[in-house]
Amino acid sequence: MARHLITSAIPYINGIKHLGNLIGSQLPADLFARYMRARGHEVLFLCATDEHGTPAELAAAKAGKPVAEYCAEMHAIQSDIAKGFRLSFDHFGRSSSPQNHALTQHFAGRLAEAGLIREVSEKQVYSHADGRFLPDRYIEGTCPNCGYDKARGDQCENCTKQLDPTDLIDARSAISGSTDLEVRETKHLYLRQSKLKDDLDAWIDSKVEWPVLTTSIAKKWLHDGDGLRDRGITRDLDWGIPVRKGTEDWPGMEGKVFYVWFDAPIEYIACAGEWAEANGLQAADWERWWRTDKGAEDVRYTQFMGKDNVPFHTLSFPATLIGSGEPWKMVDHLKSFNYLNYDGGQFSTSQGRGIFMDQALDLLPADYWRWWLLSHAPESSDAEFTWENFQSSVNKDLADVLGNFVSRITKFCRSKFGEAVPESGAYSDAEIALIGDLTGRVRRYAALMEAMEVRKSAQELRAIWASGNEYLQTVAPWTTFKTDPEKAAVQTRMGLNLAHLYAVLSAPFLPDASETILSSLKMHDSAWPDNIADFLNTLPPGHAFEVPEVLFAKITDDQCADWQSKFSGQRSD
RNA sequence: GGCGUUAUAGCUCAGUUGGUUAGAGCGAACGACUCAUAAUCGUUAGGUCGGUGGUUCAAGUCCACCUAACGCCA
Repeated sequence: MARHLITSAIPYINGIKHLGNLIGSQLPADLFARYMRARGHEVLFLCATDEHGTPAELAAAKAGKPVAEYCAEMHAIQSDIAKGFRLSFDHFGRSSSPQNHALTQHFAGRLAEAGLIREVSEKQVYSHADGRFLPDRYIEGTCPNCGYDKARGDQCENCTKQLDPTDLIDARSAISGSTDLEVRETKHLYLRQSKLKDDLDAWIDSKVEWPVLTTSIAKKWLHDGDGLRDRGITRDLDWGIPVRKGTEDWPGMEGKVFYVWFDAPIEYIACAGEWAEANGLQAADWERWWRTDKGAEDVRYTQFMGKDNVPFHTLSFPATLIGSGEPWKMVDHLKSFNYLNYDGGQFSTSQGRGIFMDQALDLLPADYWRWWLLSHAPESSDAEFTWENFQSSVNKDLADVLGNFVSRITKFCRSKFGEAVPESGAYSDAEIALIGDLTGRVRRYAALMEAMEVRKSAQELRAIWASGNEYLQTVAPWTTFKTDPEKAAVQTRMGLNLAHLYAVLSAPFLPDASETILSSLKMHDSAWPDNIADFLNTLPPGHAFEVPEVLFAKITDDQCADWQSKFSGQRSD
């Protein structure tokens, strides 16, 4: 038995996430976690909300709520939706937790002691009307290059020129519109990542099994231009983790907080602390997952994320851990995903374009979405969601191939033998061949799941479902029954056992359908089929079962057309 | 502008370290079956592997250049 620490990139707090976010990290992470648990491994699967920063403050202001209250509500909402999608987090934490406050301040203190923090004085724009410093992208004005009047402080969206906020003509606050701005001197802390460049380089070189997408992004940042640059880790904001050096004050840093990118990944660790507290466990119980001096030496740590998050996970966060000089568990495997597009464009949270997680669950049960998203995961390149593709994939794979298989075999048995597994005799060549075929396929499926080859796993699983239909079609128990009922009984018993096999194999992808099949077969706690021949004998003659309800209703053309038009524009609520 | 990723049947994608007639699912045509959610199973059709040039006995697979899409540039 191995120990698997699994984390999904933590979703930002300012709203409900869309399906592109879901397939980019949480869903594949859940697939892997469920598979590893099914194989009997010890798993700690963590996720959380990323709550700090200006966008959270603005979203709260827009909702007319104090930011802490807003975050608490949104966390509860995201948590409920995650449950709706059957995301099996051991804990869904919050980056604003006391644990993360303490840990973030601890890391900053350690980094300072190691000489990896430097103070930098810089000029930032302060808005009197808003009573705050404004991040570059919250300053608007006229572009000095092209004259576009809604250029942002970091870049002009019209001519793509990179800008400095002070370049803008008639600069104003994007929050209040006020032009009462002032450039003020302010002091910030920078993480001296550049000093750790060689360590990071060597560490990444050792990760030969990482996807190209991951290493190429990391290498680019390490070697581009002057190499890895230092990054500011503090901001002039109210909402965040106060800057402290461990448990002590940090002179000159009063009223400042850590920058969200610094504290967010630390939440991966803090979340384990939250998990321990929520379950009445001790510090040692979470430290054995995260400290290699306290039991985490044999942990295999896998992270899941979209490609936009790769730099933080391959460079900044590792720099924090290495720089601390403490024996923290570093990531072993990092699985990154491309983007999922929506019907010819991008999913967009800010523009409300695409399908959001809550809306998806209003339309169809989680399994439908899980199946389509996972079987079309954007692994090698960006992928695209279209309603036509969704409808045909789901109807064919789930309703016709899997759902109908369970339906046809259980109903056939009921009509000929009653609702119990029939007494039966010896296997013939067809059963022997099927067992041989499935043994190979299940072994391949397991290897693909182990390797986090999401699409290929889905393909193999589908082929396993199809082989059941193939078998029934070939042996045709409905024909055999007329001349040789005993032989038909063997075939029917095999069919029912196949349904059981499919329930177990499909559980990581389709937890609800799997449960429905298992309960209709009156089977519980079924272990992974290490030996196919044995497993297909699990349902003994005489074992009672029930015919389940239709597992997957088909999506009709009308529904599809209706949803397509409903989701063609922007989200209205 | 720099860098990166992608470009394979109508559609969605596989194609290991270059090696026999380039694969799968969907869709299409035809056939079989009738237990089943008009489901299933089988057969067939369909590709000068983005373009040009090069290395090699041999290239979808390596190299150069070009084109297009997408992304990143802190």
